[in-house]
Amino acid sequence: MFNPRSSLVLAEPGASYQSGDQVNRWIEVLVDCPETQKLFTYRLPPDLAVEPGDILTVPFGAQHLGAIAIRLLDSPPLDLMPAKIKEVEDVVCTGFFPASFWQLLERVTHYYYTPLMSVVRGALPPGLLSRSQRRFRLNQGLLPREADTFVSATARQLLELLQAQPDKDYSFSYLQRQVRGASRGLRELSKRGWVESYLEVPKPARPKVQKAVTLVTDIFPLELTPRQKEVLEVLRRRGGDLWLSDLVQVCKTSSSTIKALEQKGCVVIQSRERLRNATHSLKYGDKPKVLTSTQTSALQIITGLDGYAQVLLHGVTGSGKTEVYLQAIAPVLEQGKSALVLVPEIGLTPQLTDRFCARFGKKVSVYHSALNKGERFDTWRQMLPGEPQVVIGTRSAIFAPLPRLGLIILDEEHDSSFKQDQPAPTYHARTVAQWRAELENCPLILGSATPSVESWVNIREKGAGSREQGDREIGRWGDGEIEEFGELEKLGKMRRQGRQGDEEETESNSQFPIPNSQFPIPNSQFPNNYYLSLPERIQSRPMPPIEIVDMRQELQQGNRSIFSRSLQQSLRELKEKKQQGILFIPRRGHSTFVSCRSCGYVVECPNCDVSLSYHYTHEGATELLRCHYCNYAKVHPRSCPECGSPYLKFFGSGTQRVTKELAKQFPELSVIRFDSDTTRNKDAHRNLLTSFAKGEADLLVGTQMLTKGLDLAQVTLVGVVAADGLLHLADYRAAERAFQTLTQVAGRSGRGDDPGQVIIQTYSPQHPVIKAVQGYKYESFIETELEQRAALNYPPYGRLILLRLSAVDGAVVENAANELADWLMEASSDYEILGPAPASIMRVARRYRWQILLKFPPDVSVKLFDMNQLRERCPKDVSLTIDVDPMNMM
DNA sequence: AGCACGCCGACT
DNA sequence: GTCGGCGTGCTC
Repeated sequence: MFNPRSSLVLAEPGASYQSGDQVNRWIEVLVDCPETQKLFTYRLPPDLAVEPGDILTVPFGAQHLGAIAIRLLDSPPLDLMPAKIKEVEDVVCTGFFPASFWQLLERVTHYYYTPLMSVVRGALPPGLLSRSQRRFRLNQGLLPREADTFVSATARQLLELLQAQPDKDYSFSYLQRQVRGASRGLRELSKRGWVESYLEVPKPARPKVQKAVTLVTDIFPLELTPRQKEVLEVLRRRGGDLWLSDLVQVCKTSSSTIKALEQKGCVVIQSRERLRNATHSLKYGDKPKVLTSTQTSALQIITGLDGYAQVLLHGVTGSGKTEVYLQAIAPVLEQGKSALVLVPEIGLTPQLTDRFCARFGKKVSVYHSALNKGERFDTWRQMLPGEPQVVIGTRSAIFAPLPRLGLIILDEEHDSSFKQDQPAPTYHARTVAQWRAELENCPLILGSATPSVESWVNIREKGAGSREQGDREIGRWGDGEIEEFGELEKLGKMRRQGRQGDEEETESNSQFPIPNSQFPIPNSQFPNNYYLSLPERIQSRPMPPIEIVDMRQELQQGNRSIFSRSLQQSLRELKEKKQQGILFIPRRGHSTFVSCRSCGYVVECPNCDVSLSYHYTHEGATELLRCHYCNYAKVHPRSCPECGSPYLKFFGSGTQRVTKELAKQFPELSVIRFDSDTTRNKDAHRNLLTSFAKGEADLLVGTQMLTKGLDLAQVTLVGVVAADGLLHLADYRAAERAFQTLTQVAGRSGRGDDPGQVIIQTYSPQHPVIKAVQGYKYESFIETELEQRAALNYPPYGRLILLRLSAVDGAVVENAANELADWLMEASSDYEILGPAPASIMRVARRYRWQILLKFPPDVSVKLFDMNQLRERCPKDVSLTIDVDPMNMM
């Protein structure tokens, strides 16, 4: 939809600036350049209006980069040669974030030890911060016949690559990745004049503008040709307003026909923005459902909230959390505010988005990384003007620029994909959501059937005992324990002190918005926390009974199949009963623990309460088991220390093996494989699920992805092939995660009218997680788990920071890790240092990886170490990432 | 990320 | 003696 206000939001290039005075004609900016946190001063061209907080493009060295305007100046800095100051090139985006938003970004910067620019980069749609790029193109005119016979092998390779490309043009970085020694070959070719290099100026993402045709009259003039009448008729039937390209396509005509109609005054053709966010609202008009009494009371509390509050909505699988979300959002929209819904992985939950679209129609937009650049840009941009809407997205959507936010919902709150661990900042969307809700003064709903220990403690133990601090950053933030000035303000100060005597000249109009907090930060130590529970499924459907099968006994009794007799029986019955089943295979990959097939014994670290990892180095090497927390190591025992059995092996059971086995034993069952191999592209999940829902297969076989929010009524059987893959991950969170995953998968069963059934196969039937899952004993499980966490100061009773180091040379990383650990040891005694230890998969992508784990009490609120000092201490060929509150220890 | 500057090894 | 490798540091 065209929005007249959107032009106010996105600056027109070269927008004119009327005021003729010469104040504030310089600006300090933060440049999008890694490792440069310094501010740079630029001159403002007279016709360009710039406000602090705007996104700019500036010339930087030989290139053009994205930058953020920080502070206006009315005189150039004295310590800078005036001739060196360049001009701001353009404004990409202006006035889009309120003060609270910058506060949010700054908080992320502090907490996650990340340069502000990285946080900004992560919060903006890709392509908005543009940068120029070195490219090479073929000079075809100068290229002689059989040019490749004259040049080196490298150059020949490059020529071939370039010639194969339609535009005969590639970026330098691409060529460098494709061809070894590319720079050398390119120089050779440039000398001969066969290729030329150029710097591509960044083209910031732009709205897509297309011509639209609007019908302007009901009375058709008589002198129309039959073709023209036909076109008008089509246009009228389709609502009198269509995109020119669509109309041309539908009528199989050309644009000249339509131009003729414009001449005759029947239609108007105008250019209009065409949003690229294709939200498929298939069937709009879904009405609110009747709620159960527990749903009703939960909803009442939520809708009665005024301002910041945290709600833990703990509802068993199938209890109708989504309906509560939908009905909680409706009044928010009515108040003219927007709602933000975060889900673990959007591709995996087409059902949820469909339901939102069916309820709220085109007020819903979807924002996630599977969208292409243009779609992301448009979706992002249409949020800016503040139209009330619902945005559903994955973790990065927590930065969605919705100006009037009335509600934030995190569905499947416990899911680890809310944590980013790849590029900095390594934020957890739940943590950021807490800050954002607080800054925007709106409620936050955390929904789950299996809440994370963090949320449980945070909500349930509010101020009750000595461990109440949990991960509650809230009370701390506003009360001055963090430096008085924000990062940006400090930068500004440092800069100002470089000049003399004129500290006071900058007035509020040129200040960056961060320090002026207009948003209430609760002073209370214990904000409004609510625990709401939906303990029953809708329509009083029972939870499916869970049967635990001891695979050791199966082996003893002569069943060597990967399916127990019980599971075989149920699989056989599927076809007869015309029901469907799900087979869940805990994902392989990280299954590096060693266990005994006879008695289930698992080799564990004596220091760290995690299982030891099996490290394969090379043929013939001593087989070692290692703890990648503390680096404790021991030789792989040949037989089980408990029972003496020789079947002590590392554990793994793959999807392929299971499907093969199924085909052999149950050829009559049709199977859909649902894992990352079969579901690469955007709509693959939806398509597979639709075909399964239509009954085109009897069995859905897959990994982790099956656990997330599938609501398939015909599924009555859920089988877990080997739960052990989950139980013994070398991670202190293994138990929590195993409980969550198994409970979630079990919850896929019996959601329709037919009662469900769950079969879990394991070699450790006595494992407390298995016992808890079987009895649906969330609360007692979490209490035991919390006791163990407390005993070893693991989260939520202690906090962790993981330093990951990697380099091509193994010895170099090891050295660097040791030196950093020594430095950290001396720098502070606020934390305990575990390691350095090699990562469990030590070598990934030709790089050796080591890690250092810092463990510290939750009440350490001062800065633990100086990020910059730490980085300085790390050699340049070793990459260092700081993972705060790590979820993934691999 | 790019690019210039500058210091060491293989050639005219 | 010069060309050219890539290590180091700067970009308003």
